[in-house]
Amino acid sequence: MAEKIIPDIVVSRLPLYLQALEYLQKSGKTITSSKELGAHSDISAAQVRKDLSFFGEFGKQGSGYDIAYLYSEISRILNVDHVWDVALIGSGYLGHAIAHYPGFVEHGFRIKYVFDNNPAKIGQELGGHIILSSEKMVELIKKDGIKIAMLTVPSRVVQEVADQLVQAGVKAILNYAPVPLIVPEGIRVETVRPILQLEHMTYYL
Amino acid sequence: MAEKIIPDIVVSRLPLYLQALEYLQKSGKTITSSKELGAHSDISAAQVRKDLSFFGEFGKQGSGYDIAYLYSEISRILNVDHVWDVALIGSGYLGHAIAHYPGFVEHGFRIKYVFDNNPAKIGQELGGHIILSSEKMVELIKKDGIKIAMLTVPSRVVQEVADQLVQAGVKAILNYAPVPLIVPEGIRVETVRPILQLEHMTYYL
DNA sequence: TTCTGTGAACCGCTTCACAGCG
DNA sequence: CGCTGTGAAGCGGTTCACAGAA
Repeated sequence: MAEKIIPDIVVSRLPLYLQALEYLQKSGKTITSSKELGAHSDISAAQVRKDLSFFGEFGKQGSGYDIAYLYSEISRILNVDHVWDVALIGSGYLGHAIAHYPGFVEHGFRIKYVFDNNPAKIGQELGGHIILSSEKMVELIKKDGIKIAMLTVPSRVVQEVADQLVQAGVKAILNYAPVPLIVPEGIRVETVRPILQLEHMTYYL
Repeated sequence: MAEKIIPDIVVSRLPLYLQALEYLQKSGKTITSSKELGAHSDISAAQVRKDLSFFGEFGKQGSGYDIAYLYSEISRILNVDHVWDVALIGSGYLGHAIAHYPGFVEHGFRIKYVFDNNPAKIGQELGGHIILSSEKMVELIKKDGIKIAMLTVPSRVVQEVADQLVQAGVKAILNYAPVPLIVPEGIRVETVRPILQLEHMTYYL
């Protein structure tokens, strides 16, 4: 438990390794190398080894890394070796897409509740869930100790909803609205920004 | 046109400035500073000034930056000072969300075609578009010279579709499937990875 | 005075290169 | 011999600090 401080940039690459390992495992491999792992995540072999060495010695000199073992180790490091309950707020088109996408639950993120503030939607079914009123949001999230929320509400109400989520005890917010959120110290926010990704690419066109 | 090579990391911050400027403009401001701009994009003031100085001298010493002017300059640099036609491939839940989201067209990305390979979907209407057969994809993209595509097809066919897009002349792909794409030199790919963003946050929980 | 633009200093990440182990 | 783990070197991005213009 003697956790040295790991550079955030290193942490941000671990999910990439996880994804590459998943792919390698599906292709029937059981052993890989830093070179191969790097090739599948667009990272240099030296970088892969250096990153992993922050957390321990997972490889075997001469042979490489056991894929299943390394996968389980990185999962443990990232805290994704168990299922997280997640609250989805906003049941528009994007909320629908998220609720029906199997990838989240396959990676350990299970939607527990879906909330919306539109009375016309409350009570409707969405991906196996009954859409609940936002008024019950804080109470239910508190009751279940939910720590992660996905936000697909309109930009103008995102901050307000985020404030409520923080109050309810949520510690990590995946924000799909194109606005920066202001949250207290200790709360993590990641924003999904496809438009920024497009604008990044158009520079080179 | 004497383009010095700009670090990609600098380019990747320009969309953030654009977003911050948009916000500042909406709040009624006409002038800003590197400090304020940085505060709204979570970047240091020195970094903002350094980044902008790669492209020219947009500010006025003593007063700051004219928001409308800087916005137009960055738009020009990023090639988003005009509308791009975009092809959307895949009309599942995510395709629906994208087709109905107004943010893309507001930022200059107009969906021109929607393609799907599911016969049951072809001919149906989606966000003002008739869903077309994938068989017509290459032909139509070539005809219109479309350079940007958004991909919301299942992982197992992404690479195949991407290959066709490249063949059709597409130069930038926004990929929503959680798999790395292999494309020729000169083709840009950005992948939207919400699961990786979640896994990044769980590390700190 | 304020705030930009920028060389220089600094810092941290990446790469190198090799000892060491299987 | 192959490949990891890692100190050291190298490099590039960030921050500093200040000259200069409004």
